[in-house]
Amino acid sequence: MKHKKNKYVDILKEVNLRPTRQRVVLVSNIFNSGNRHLKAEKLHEEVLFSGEKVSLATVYNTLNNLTNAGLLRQVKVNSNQNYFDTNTSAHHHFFDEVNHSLIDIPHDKIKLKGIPKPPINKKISDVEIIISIKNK
Amino acid sequence: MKHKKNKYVDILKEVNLRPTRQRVVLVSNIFNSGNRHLKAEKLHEEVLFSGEKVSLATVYNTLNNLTNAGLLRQVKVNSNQNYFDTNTSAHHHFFDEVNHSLIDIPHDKIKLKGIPKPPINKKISDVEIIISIKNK
DNA sequence: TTAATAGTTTAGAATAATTCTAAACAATAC
DNA sequence: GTATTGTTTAGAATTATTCTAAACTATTAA
Repeated sequence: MKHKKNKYVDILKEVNLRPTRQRVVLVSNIFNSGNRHLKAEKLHEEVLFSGEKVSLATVYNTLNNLTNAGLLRQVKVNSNQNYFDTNTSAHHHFFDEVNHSLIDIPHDKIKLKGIPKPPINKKISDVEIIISIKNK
Repeated sequence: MKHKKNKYVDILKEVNLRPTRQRVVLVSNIFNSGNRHLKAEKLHEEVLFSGEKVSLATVYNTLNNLTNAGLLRQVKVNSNQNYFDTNTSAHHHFFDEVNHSLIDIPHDKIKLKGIPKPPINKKISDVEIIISIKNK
């Protein structure tokens, strides 16, 4: 078997990122289990736990690379840490203020009416709805 | 004249914060010119420029105090710095990705339909719409 | 009014999240 | 093969923010 196929290597090649050991490890963690809302620190722990050595800086670099390549999407909420979402299609979020977790809301579930025109010479690049929730 | 009235001292007293020199200086900067979207660093520069000595840590402490007291509202956007909004009533924002500035959108301008129920035992504490804009 | 005590505030030092850059590595050209 | 060029990694640096011990203020007791 000369050319062993690796899904994660292919993902990286498709977006012109070299499939280094570090990146393959990270990408396989990121994309092997449905949609995820990732925190850099958490992902780093996971990877270390699985026995691979990758620095936290590389985790950040890779998350940013993947975001720029369009494979991830950043979500900013009222938390000090940043979230990277594997679901890059348009959708919204609940943000649980208590355990700091995100829950997807399908895009077409919420209907928006009356979005104002942006200022002259500007155009809309993104519309985000964040619904914060807390315990009753 | 024994009891010189000071609007800013009163603001602080109303929310049970001691009207110290530092806080009066900050509060007068924050609330003396209509609605503002403040960054800690920027506010600190302004205060230093006006000749008063206040540390950046105190600026943060005071912004957080005022936020907890309900006089300011934090807005998290896709920027590394946090914004404190003097407009605490419900409303939404344009976020200009180029010059990192916020523009208010009146609350009743946008109609939302179909907000999903939060998970069991949770309740909605806030609904935020952030419309990111960039240059055409 | 003054001294002791308790509570609050300030800001230098510490921390947490993230980015930068120089060394290590890989690909390509010769 | 070796030289050259470009890319990647991760330790060090930076930035935004928070923590905590010292300074200050208010309150109480004498």
